[in-house]
Amino acid sequence: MVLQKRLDYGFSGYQVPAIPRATRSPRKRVPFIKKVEGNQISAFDLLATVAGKLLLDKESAPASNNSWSAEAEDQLEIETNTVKEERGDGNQSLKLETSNQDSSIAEFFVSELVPQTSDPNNSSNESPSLRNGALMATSDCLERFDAQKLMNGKIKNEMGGLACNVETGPSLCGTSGDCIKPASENKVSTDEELYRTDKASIGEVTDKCPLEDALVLDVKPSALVSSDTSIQACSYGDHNPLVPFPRKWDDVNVVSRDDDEKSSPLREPFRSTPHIVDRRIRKILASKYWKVSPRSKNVIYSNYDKNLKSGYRNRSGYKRLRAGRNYPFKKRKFLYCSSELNSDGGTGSEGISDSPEKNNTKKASILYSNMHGVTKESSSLADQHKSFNSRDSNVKLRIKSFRVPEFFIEIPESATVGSLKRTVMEAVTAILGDGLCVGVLLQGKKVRDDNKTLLQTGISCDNQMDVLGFSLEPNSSHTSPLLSPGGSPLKLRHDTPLLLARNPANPGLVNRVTCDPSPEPRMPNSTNFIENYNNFVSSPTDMFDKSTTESKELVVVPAMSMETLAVDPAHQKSKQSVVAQRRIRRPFSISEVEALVQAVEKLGTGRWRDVKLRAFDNAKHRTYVDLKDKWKTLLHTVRISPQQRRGEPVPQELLDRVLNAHTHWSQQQPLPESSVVYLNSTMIASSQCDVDEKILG
DNA sequence: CTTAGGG
DNA sequence: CCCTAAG
Repeated sequence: MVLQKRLDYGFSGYQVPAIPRATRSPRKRVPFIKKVEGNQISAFDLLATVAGKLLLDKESAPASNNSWSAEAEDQLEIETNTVKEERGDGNQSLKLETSNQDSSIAEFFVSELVPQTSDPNNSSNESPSLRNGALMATSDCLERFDAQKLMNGKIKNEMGGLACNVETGPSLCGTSGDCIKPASENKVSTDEELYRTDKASIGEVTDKCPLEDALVLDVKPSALVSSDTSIQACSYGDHNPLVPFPRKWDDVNVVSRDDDEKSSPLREPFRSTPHIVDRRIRKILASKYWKVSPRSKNVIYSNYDKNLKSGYRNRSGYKRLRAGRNYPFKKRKFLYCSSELNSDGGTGSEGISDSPEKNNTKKASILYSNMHGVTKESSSLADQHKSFNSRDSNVKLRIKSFRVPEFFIEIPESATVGSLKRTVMEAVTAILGDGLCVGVLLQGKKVRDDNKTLLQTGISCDNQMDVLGFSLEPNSSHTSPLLSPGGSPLKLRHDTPLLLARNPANPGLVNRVTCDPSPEPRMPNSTNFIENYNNFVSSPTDMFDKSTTESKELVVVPAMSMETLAVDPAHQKSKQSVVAQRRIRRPFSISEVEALVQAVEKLGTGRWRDVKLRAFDNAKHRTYVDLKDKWKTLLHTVRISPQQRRGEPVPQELLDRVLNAHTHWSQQQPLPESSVVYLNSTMIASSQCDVDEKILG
């Protein structure tokens, strides 16, 4: 034990590998497959346009303050005290803003989960409209657009060009007046109405939603029943009492710089606070549930978790087109899209219509064309093109901001401010990046048919744009397990290709659209579904008020299921697209480097999995490949002049150790067991240490 | 799944 | 950080 301790607390020499691979703990992997059905791809026809515009806008905006995470972490201010109740039932908002931005900020209103009842087999509006965790983030932003501009916009021309190749099809309207109007005219919202709604949103809007429009609640029964004590009971709506949030977080205003690294012990950094936080959050978030806690002024709790890790787990098993290469522009696209998150706030999302620059329009068209390329086989696009073409007009949308669903974070008091910020950042990143998909609302009704043209849907340049809204919904991928007919989770994911949130500071953050040859999606088994749901409602962390009789009948219908049902058979046959998200860049902190060096000193290079297990087992975002890469980078860093180095400077002491360890292990190659090696007068620990360390975990 | 390397 | 050939 003495030896163990010694080893545990510091480097005591290079160590010889001793444990046969076979005896090592089995690896755990989390399947990671994100897929989007063909028809779903087309779902962002409109969104693509929006995204493009966002991009354009971003492009023209000052690029100075567009960093979001990473370096920008420090700049992120979380004003928890801005969380407010928009309504009695607890709409809240989490305001994220950059510290150096006082004007328009990107504000994310957290909409409440509104339960909606719907029968998977019955899309009738008659069904009890129980509101079931629908996450809606309506944009308060849709403003009237300048029709004239649209008509003459260059974007139109660009797109028109694309559409030119499309055969003319049944055009729904020649003039605006002919446009097909939504059937639900009685639900027309006025401008003011929508505006109000956007604040209180969910409730009102979803109330108008017919059953078939029920938004999907991201529910994962099993996860909800998790026994992890850190999971707080989720309050739902105004029925359930809120679980008190740690008071200490009340009105937290995080403004200090990220100093957790400095304050935390250098060694074993990931066995201390960060990992605790990480783990707890992960578990909490594992619920995959969007919880609502009206009263909590505190930040967070999130359910994004899996998004993060899934993003880089198990990538094998499916083929991917590398959008990074095939659609290089996408990188920038999302890059810019995301910047609205924290940077110039308003500018980021506003004025899309005000910048009909050539460049911009061009990019928009590129964006569009790319999407088009991806979903070439989708007739919906053709339809849209037809519409664009025949009508020769574009709908101009202005989205001031998106609201993100509320999320929660649990973090120990001992956590540093820096870790809090990181945690929030991760949550936000994950939620926006992977946990949401975009919905389109017209007059409060969700437009479900992705294949419809805007015109067909009633969205036209001369339409009442104030009735158009966008929503952010939990990604149906979270609900996959619920849909699993045979117990195995659906592999289909419904990730939205439109990633509203991206790390502007991370150019690498891209979306990859890939193809998946896998056959048609499986249909959800409604029985199972309901069963699962009921299990869910009876879970300890029941989010729904069971007094609510209807809740028993609630069926969480992921948007995906509905859309799947609505898929044109032809589309199902077509190759499905997969969207994978590049992981966010997370520079290694000094303490991480320290841990890495320490581990490598002992384990040597070439045992990255062990290094991972040993020193980064709790840092889920660091894979052994990451560690290997980092080591590679460190090695490179050692060899370049300090002037050439970027980022947080690594102490020379560490670099020296890196070099020494590398030198040592590159020479010392596979050492015979129990061998004793001397290095720098340090005796290498015996192989027994390795065993002991394993035990120590 | 892990490694090792190129990108 | 991604991607992949190899093992």
